[in-house]
Amino acid sequence: MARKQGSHADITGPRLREAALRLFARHGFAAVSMRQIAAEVGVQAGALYLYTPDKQALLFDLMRDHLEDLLADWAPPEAPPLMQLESFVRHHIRYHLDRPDLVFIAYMELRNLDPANFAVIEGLRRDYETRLEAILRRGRAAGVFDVADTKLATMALIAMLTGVTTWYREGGRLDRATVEALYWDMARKAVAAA
Amino acid sequence: MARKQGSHADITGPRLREAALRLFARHGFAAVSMRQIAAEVGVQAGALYLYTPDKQALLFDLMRDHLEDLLADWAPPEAPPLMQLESFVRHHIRYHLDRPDLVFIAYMELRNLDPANFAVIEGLRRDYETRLEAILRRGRAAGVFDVADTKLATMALIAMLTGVTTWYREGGRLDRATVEALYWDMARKAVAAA
DNA sequence: GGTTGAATTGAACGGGCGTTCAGATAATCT
DNA sequence: AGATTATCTGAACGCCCGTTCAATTCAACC
Repeated sequence: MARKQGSHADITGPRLREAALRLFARHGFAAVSMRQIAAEVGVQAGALYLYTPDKQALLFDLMRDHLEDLLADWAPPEAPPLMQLESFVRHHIRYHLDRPDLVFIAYMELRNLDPANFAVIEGLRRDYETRLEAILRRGRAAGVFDVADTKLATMALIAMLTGVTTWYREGGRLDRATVEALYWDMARKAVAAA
Repeated sequence: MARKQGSHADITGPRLREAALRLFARHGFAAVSMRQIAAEVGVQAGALYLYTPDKQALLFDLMRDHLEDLLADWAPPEAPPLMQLESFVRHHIRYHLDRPDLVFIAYMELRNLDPANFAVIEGLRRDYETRLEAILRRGRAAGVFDVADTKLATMALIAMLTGVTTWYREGGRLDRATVEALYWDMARKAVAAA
């Protein structure tokens, strides 16, 4: 009939986010109900609304925090373009392998965002892509990269790298360091001048 | 109260598939209702069940037909590995640019498939990936490709190529032939021996 | 130990869901 | 023209949805 023993806001809040993340990633935003999330948290559905204004905000906050973290976690080193690219690629692989669920949601649930929320997320994503494109442009100007179109190359590289989350499984045939090295090898060759 | 003038099964059937395809691609399988699809077709929801056993079959048939078409539409030419790879890459880009909605669904709605249906689709996808991997293996054996791990390279290439559907828009800055050529250029360099 | 306030329940709201089916209609066949 | 059949409607089934809110319980403070 009311509050259970030992339950507190600073526990339920994070648990809500974790449950929403896991369930959204597993079944998709539209296929997950607030009641399912509540059950995972160990609470009735109504209680969730003490921690989020609505289901949409739950999704948006996860995506925004993820992309802001991604942007905050890496800045191009002061170095030649090839080293900047290596830094970007290796960080991208590491970061994405560490957060498969968040990455999955951020790429799959864009169409479930309200238009206003979509614009925000889209902007953050573009910021990230722009960073890679800037590296490619500098490198091309310096003659170390051979890319006919930096925008296309940016999209191609990011798609290739992000794809690692679709097949990599912890404890599989290849370890993280190897995966990181092999992706860097392919990325480097794909854009390097002959 | 009943059948409208000029309506026939051989019209409604295809229209149902087209409507489902468009709506699933736009809003996601879980977010689209049978009533929405029926409205798009211009029919009441109940009538849809003359053409599909249920909503799940609608999704599965779209995905299976797409992947079977993809597999039927291309076979490796009898040629050196490098030419086989070029054929694969160019076909992949062309095929995917021609069917953005089907490609989108086939990659995004996997988790909405029943386990049995998922296994079928997964198998077809693996068949397709295996074709690319076979090319890479032959090329590596012949010394024309430098890939440390053919499975990883397969996944990386397919992810890079399929990603074209996320940004390419008809009538945009680059035409199809250019896009195809640039992706082939990057793919070739990514796996080519030095 | 009584009061206060944060945390949660449980029921309810209106509405939409996938699916079924008896009945109505229009095209086709005899 | 009459019978048959394919096609579709409209209503209904039971169920679940996101969200709200009064009532309740528990922990913390005086």
